[in-house]
Amino acid sequence: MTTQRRVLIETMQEAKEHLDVSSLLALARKREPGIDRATVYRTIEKLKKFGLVDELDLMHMNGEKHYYEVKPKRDHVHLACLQCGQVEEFSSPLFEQLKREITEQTGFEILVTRLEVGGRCSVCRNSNKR
Amino acid sequence: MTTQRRVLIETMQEAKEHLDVSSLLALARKREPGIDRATVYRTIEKLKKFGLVDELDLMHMNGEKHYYEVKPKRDHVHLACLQCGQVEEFSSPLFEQLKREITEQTGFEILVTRLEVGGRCSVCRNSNKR
DNA sequence: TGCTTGTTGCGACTAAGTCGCATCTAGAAG
DNA sequence: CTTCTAGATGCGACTTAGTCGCAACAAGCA
Ligand SMILES: [Zn+2]
Ligand SMILES: [Zn+2]
Ligand SMILES: [Zn+2]
Ligand SMILES: [Zn+2]
Repeated sequence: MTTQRRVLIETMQEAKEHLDVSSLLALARKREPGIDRATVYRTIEKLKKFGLVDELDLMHMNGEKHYYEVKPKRDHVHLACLQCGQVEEFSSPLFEQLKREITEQTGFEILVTRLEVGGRCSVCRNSNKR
Repeated sequence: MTTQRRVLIETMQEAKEHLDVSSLLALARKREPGIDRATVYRTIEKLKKFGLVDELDLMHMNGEKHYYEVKPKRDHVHLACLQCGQVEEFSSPLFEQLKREITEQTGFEILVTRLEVGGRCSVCRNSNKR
């Protein structure tokens, strides 16, 4: 456990939104100025392997970046509004049930999941009908 | 509808596996040799917008590529084995039910979904126990 | 307090994806 | 069938995301 890793994890935990690598780097540098881009990539890689962070695309609404969040106790769906860019989270027992079904029916041992949805949020649907 | 687009769509339809941009380009060039990388990107972009193809990460098992497939009638889950690299597909009424629940409870209008799972397939689980 | 192993920073690199522009073509209109 | 035009393509240069080898460094154990 190094200073850099601690800082990166804390930064992700305290962020209210999902961070891409460059935002994460920028935020982390406020605490630990010398920290390097390569370290961020390497750390994320490790954290993913250990199942401590999840990776997201958020439907690539802003270019090809990937986004990261510390893995929540309960997996949640990410709902990305393609119109306003807002990202909502939603969790449901149905999702847990679906995962159980997958394992039962296919014998596949699930280690990570990633459920992302793109569309229009209720706000955008109401503001401009159709 | 141009020749290039037709060729790209046909190539994706006939492919048995999920293709990344460079494999798609290579295959498409067997039919239409002059076809350009930029055209592939631009076409995929359009097809995604029209809801004709889905984009996948397949857990980034082989670098940062993205993979594409023509959108199936029924959405399916992609199960990517992190050990052998095999990709299984699985569809379930539970998934449809979950999507309905999302729309009902959040008012979010779903246009695309992407459910990917990483783990160990039954074959790998049986061959090397633990 | 020193030792060892794994981590970091750096810089150069590869690969993925984008863009402007001149040329070309699908397909509509005459 | 010919002409016209909007939109698509090819090209090449470019940007951005992610990787890697290596020397210097630090965590944490003896
Ligand atoms: Zn919205
Ligand atoms: Zn989230
Ligand atoms: Zn991705
Ligand atoms: Zn496997």
